[in-house]
Amino acid sequence: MAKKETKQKILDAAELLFAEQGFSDTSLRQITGDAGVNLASVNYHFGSKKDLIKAVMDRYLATFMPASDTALLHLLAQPSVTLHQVFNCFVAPLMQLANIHGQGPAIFLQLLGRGYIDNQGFLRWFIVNHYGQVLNNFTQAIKKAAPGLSSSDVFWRLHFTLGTVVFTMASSEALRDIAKTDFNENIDVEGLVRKMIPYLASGVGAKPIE
Amino acid sequence: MAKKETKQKILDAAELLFAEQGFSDTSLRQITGDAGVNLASVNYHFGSKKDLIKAVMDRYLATFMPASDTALLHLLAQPSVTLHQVFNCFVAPLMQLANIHGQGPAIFLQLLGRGYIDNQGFLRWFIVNHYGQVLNNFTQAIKKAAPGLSSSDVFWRLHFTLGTVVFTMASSEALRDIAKTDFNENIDVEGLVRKMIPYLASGVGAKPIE
DNA sequence: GTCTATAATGGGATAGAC
DNA sequence: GTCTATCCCATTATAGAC
Repeated sequence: MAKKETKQKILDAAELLFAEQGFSDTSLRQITGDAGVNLASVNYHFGSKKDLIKAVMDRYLATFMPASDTALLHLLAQPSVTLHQVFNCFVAPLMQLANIHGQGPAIFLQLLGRGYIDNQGFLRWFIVNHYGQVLNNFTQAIKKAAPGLSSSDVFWRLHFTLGTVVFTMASSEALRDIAKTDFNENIDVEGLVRKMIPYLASGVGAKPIE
Repeated sequence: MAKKETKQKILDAAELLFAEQGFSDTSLRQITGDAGVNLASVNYHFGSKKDLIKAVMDRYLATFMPASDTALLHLLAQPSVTLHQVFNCFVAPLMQLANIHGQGPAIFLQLLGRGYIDNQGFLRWFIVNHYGQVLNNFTQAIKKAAPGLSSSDVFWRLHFTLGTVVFTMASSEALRDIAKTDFNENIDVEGLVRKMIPYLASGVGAKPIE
């Protein structure tokens, strides 16, 4: 029982620090210090720092990916589809991550961005190998909503979209602070995600260069 | 004379490693090893690792920013403006960075993304304080091209755009490899930038949620 | 300006008592 | 399962001979 508690405390502290500072800039001493547990417990429970990173990521991926996949499959069964509907498939699964942690949605997207950029792409490998089918369904849905796009266009625009989302979320705290100061605008993560959707849908649906 | 050579060799080696691996994951030993110079020379010439990072960034910013500003000011003097024109202001200044290094355009954007995400925002501070006027003119141009957008919308969409660009460039090598394998598509950095512009222009110009 | 050698620090991981 | 103590390694930075 104390075992489970310690594991949870480590995961909770680690995800916050990883999201804020990145993986390399976060030490096990910081994590265990914040979590109030012993330094050696990370290696006891997770084996290594790298395995801890994977565990932190998978806690989110394991709930986010299946939920998104269900929504995408449901949408693909419809006779016609819009890009807004495609992107909306991810909103509820994302918001549902608040059950894992109050700031779960923001943390997850930050971690996703870190993992994609930081390391030698080991996270990209992990996602493609474990959740590749979700990406396929996402691509299918985009093609159905925007039949004029070539496969190559869809590929590129998916990555443009990923960039928009993860980069914005990685700096979301600072950006929301600025928005509050400069525009007197209080916006939460869900509001920010909804603000992105028209941008993403319009970008993905743009007429490509010939 | 040997002084200048060493400084250059360090900068050339450092920017490649920083762009590929990030700042924290690149050691001075790697840099001096690749550059073929002595370990201690970094501190002699630059003072510290942090100052080296700033020097690497500023070599690019010092040519990119004024050139972009000139193009933006020229555009702002026109009677009417489109979003495509606004984004095109950055293409020539970006491509011109090939004079600094063959892969200069890609390296610069990768560094920009790293600096924006990696550290405690010191790069954001640096850019805003040294090149804030360019950002202002960029904002002005967007507002002129898309008068329906509120200041807040412009603010957010600028950051969405920045995210798209730097994230794509940070993973551009891997993505271009995939495009070659899966779609038999040979694309260089300039081609990729031009592929992004319709996406960005359409995203920025999208009708915002009310 | 350049080099060797080394200081000073902080990192991940582990052995072994409890 | 947990803790202390420690090992071993890599890092940045610097002192001092050349």
